[in-house]
Amino acid sequence: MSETEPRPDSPRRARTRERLMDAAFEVFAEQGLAATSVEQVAEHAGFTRGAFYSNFSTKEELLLALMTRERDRWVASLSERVPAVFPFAAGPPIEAEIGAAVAALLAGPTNHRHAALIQGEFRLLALRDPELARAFEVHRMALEDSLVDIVDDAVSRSGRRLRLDTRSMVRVVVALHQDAVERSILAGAEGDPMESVHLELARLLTAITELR
Amino acid sequence: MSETEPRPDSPRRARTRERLMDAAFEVFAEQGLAATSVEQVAEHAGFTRGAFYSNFSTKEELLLALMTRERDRWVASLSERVPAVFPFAAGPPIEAEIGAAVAALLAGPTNHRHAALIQGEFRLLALRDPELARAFEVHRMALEDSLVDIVDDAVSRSGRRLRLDTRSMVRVVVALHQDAVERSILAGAEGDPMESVHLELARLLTAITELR
DNA sequence: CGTATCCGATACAGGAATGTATCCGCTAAG
DNA sequence: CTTAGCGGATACATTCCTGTATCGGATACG
Repeated sequence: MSETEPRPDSPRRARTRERLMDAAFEVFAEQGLAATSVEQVAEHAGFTRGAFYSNFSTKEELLLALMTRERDRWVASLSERVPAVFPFAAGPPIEAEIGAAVAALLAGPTNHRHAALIQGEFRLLALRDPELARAFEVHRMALEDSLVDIVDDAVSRSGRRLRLDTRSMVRVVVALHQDAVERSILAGAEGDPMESVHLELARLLTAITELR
Repeated sequence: MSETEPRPDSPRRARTRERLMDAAFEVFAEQGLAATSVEQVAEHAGFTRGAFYSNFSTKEELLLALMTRERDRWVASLSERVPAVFPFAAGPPIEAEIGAAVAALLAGPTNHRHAALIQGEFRLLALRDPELARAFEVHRMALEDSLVDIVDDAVSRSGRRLRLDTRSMVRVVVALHQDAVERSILAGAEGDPMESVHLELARLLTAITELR
């Protein structure tokens, strides 16, 4: 019964952690994890380093908390939007429909640029640290499972079949989506960069996914 | 006619640069660019910081030189191996053949883990710095163009057609390959991790690429 | 073999980030 | 309203890294 850290979870504490995560989301995305000092995060949140060290022990711990929060929001958002995005009945099949729908789902509510950068940061860290690799897998799996359910549901409602098992399908879509987003950032897209991304992605998916 | 840096390219100098790049390849891959000090790179190469500052002005400059070198080796290796990897005549089509061949080409001669990590490091940097973004694009394009030529050649020899334009096809393959390699690293694969990667990739490609 | 030159080693100063220890003021509970 | 204690600010010592300036020795060439 030896609790290592019996820190009470006061409402004040929760608010501070929240603000620190908000700050980390921005600063980590803009400068990168390693290039960001603890002080910069705290300052951006309107605190000093004292607040940080009172709530987290390392930058990585903060990043992990942040990723968990984002994932939960993300999956929740997905679950909500599913019905609206898959309106097609069991009627006639339009190949692009599923492509566009999945792309719309993946688009999500968050800042794409920041999300992509932080995701990349997290992945790179996980590729080196087995500890974080496990956390990253949990993260990825939670998303993947949700998507598999969604796609399975939509496909079965359409009364047709994918040419690939659903999980592989989802992995392909996620990988291509990620690549497309990064490509658009690298191209220095202004305005709403996601528009062209989704056009391109839908085109690829139409060719690739073709229902049977 | 004002040369900014008329540094003579002595043989000794070239050797030192080479050793520094070798060291950077390892240390950057293991610790990440930002987490690595100039001293660590120099030391790992058997030098002190003096040698580094005599040859490069920033870590980024070293990384860029490194990536250029790796790309050149990479493309050269590809060009050499093409004939051996595409032995199939205009005869009967085996769908998996092109998938396995492309996978073998992408595998290349280098350390996969390190290559993937450094590539990720470079990409992440490019996503933030427009300067590096351009360099990254050059890098990516050089590889992509080579692959397009290779695939075009192989497909035309087979007397069939891809269900996707070649460039999109290549992008899909590269993106999926990258994803597969990262996935295998994250899974903590021991031994030869590329074996399972290529099996999985070939399976996906078989389903996706199907010649017409 | 001798030598001028180039290149990497060494020394130094400055700056910045980290983690801890301590303190005070705010907050939430009664 | 009062108070106990939590949470964030402040101060400090330490460590590490950077960039430059200078020097001595190896190297390539005649």
